[in-house]
Amino acid sequence: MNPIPNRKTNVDRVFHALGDPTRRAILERVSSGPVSVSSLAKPLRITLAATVQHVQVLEKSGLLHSSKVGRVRTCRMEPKGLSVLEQWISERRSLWERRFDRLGELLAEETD
Amino acid sequence: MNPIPNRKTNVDRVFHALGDPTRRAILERVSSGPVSVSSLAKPLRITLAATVQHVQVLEKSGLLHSSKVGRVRTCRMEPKGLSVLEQWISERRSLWERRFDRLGELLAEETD
DNA sequence: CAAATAGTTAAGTATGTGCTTGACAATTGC
DNA sequence: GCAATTGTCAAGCACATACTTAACTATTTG
Repeated sequence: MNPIPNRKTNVDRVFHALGDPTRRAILERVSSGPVSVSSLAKPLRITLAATVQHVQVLEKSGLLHSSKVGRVRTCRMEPKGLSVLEQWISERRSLWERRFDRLGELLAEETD
Repeated sequence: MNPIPNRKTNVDRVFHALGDPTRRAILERVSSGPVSVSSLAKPLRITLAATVQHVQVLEKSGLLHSSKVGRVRTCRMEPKGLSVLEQWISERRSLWERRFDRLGELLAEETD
């Protein structure tokens, strides 16, 4: 009874990245313009090293892009990751809504 | 330099729940009709106990609802969790799209 | 050049996650 | 009643995650 082997998909990475409130805070910052890593770190109550780690997670998920000029790494939004998310939802929404509409009906069927 | 205290929000729970492929598979199953826990467990290569744990995570996130009749626990979709997700996205999409549209422009500004 | 700034890397720690096993409880079918 | 089915609960294990500190490498700036 071993689990399915755990090769991570884009969807996994995006959901995981967004599951952390600190990373969502970073995205909020980045969404209103390019920011350096140390500038990101300041309002968060964590070290620069920890901030770098969050940036790496966001970058691997495709939600953020960064590039280094001189000693400064500048982070920008990368909407590719968000579109992965939106696609995942849109692929399911119609089906889910249909079930939702029929939910009362189904409950009635099941509970007799 | 301590992190922000980790009281979990609904958004945290929803993203975390969806970050696991097994749980997404469970949701797919449930989205096409009510299913018992043991019936959910069968195609997944994990024990019944592990399946129960995933169901609990999904339930706490608001993505799934379950109720027990006799010895059988039946799981149904609960669109509340998905709406949390859609709301989170819609609150950000317009801003993010605006930034995306201006991205080329911004890059030009920043790199001179 | 020296000192401050910005980031990187590695190692270590505490806690969380995903899973298992095994013992148990409740329901249903023969 | 007895056995099979369905689920629950509590430990425990391996590994992942979110941090820290400390040592190090650029790069600016005075």
